[in-house]
Amino acid sequence: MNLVLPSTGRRVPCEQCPLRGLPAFRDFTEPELKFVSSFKRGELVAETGSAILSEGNHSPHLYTVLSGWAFRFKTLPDGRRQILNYLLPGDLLGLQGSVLGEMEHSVEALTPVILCVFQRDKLNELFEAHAGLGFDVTWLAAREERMLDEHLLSVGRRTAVERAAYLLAFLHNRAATLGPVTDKVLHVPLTQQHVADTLGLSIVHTNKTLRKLAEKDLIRWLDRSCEIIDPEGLQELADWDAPREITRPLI
Amino acid sequence: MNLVLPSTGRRVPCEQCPLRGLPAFRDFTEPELKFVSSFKRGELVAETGSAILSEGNHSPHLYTVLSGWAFRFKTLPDGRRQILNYLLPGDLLGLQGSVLGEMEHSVEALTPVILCVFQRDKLNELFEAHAGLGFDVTWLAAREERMLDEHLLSVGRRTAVERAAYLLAFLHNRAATLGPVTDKVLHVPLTQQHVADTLGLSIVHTNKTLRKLAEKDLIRWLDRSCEIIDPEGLQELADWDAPREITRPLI
DNA sequence: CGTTACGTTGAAAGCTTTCAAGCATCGTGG
DNA sequence: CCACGATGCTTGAAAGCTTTCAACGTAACG
Repeated sequence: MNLVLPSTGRRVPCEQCPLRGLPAFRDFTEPELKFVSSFKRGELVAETGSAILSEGNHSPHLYTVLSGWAFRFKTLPDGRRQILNYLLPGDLLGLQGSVLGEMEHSVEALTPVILCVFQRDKLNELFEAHAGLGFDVTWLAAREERMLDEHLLSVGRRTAVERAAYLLAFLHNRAATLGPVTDKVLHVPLTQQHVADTLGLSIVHTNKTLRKLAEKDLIRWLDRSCEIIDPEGLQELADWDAPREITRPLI
Repeated sequence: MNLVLPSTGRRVPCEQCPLRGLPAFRDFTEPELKFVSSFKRGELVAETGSAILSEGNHSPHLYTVLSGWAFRFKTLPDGRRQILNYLLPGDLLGLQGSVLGEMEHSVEALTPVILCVFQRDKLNELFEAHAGLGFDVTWLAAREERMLDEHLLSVGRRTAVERAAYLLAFLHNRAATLGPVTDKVLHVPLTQQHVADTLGLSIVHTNKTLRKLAEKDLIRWLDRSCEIIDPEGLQELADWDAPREITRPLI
């Protein structure tokens, strides 16, 4: 687990953000866009496996994922790790730290990640100057909460195979909202250890469980990545309905 | 599972809310209090075991628990149930439905519950007229997210006994923030089925697990309720640190 | 070429669920 | 007033799922 590289400074101006053009994100008004742009302090690059945020830190910043995949996790004092959720482009990161004062989870990069860095101090200003953006922050928090609800249901009540199917269907769905993966199959950048720590299973059992999904031709496991072959089949196996597509804010 | 009783209309004016005086809640300014008061439409009473909100409903309202205990849960199509979190006085309820448009979980009363009912339509107005209150809503959402993070860690990575200890320590802690239970022991209004559905265990195993905690004199199980005898012992067993006390907003 | 990270397997041990009863309390209808 | 059904708590035992232990194979890297 390396440290993150120092900020590389601003590169992408918000007005020309490559994400903002995607159909997944709602259009911002001119003033909103202007504010967000002034809110941004720069960019940060994190390599695969590096720690983006660490539990206990009083992180001074709020981030948005510009590109790459990452994950949030917590660990018990003896080292057991639980992955809480995954972060994809457009996701806000560090809100708990910004709002509640302290981060109680860590974040690590799953691929090379570029983050937009925002100034935590200006968060109050955001709420005051742009009620709509304030509402958006709440919206994003509620969305995260809903995802956690689903994960908790899954870890608590689904069988191992169902859990694995749910996780992969979920990740496929999230990636799909960013850009259709219709004719290209999606490769999720994970190790089996990540899957195990998400599902609450041991690595050995996870391996055997993923193998069952592979035998049904739902997925194919490659080196450090999972190819999602049949997302509908996974959904069906997990008895999970993907949420209907809604445009979301991009801060 | 009965239906909730119809609204009983306003009884407690926000300015004289019995909760607001508690040290757990931050002081509101005059205008904030006035707004919250105008935001409130009335009160709702729910009996033990009744459904307060149901999955799939487009709930038009936002609620705050005025008194009593309730819980949020999700179910799989085949009936398996997972309890997601508990609601105590001062907790906001229905935010996901208000913000994202649809409720994907249900809420049920654990004791008789009185709720303050707010108008969802005025939520935008809240953000516009009182940035501070808007921030507070985000704060509450981030707090809920943090609790879910902890639950997920627990269900995913703790052993059965640790999980049970964590849950009871957690509930004790939440109740304690509302009013010290120093010389009186706390009675948590639960059945073992609730505990099972929170921990992701079967009812039989839950029974045996709770028995182990009772043998260690950490708890005592009564009829439909759990007496927390040694909250510190439970925390230690679960290796869990209770969050430090922070005053929180009460909307 | 040794080391490390990741994936794979088989088998034994251990934990959890399921099945099957049984007990107690409570409210209700006969 | 008492029997009866419903709800909640208990227990023992067998079945089933998951972890742990122990190896092994491969690919990437220094």
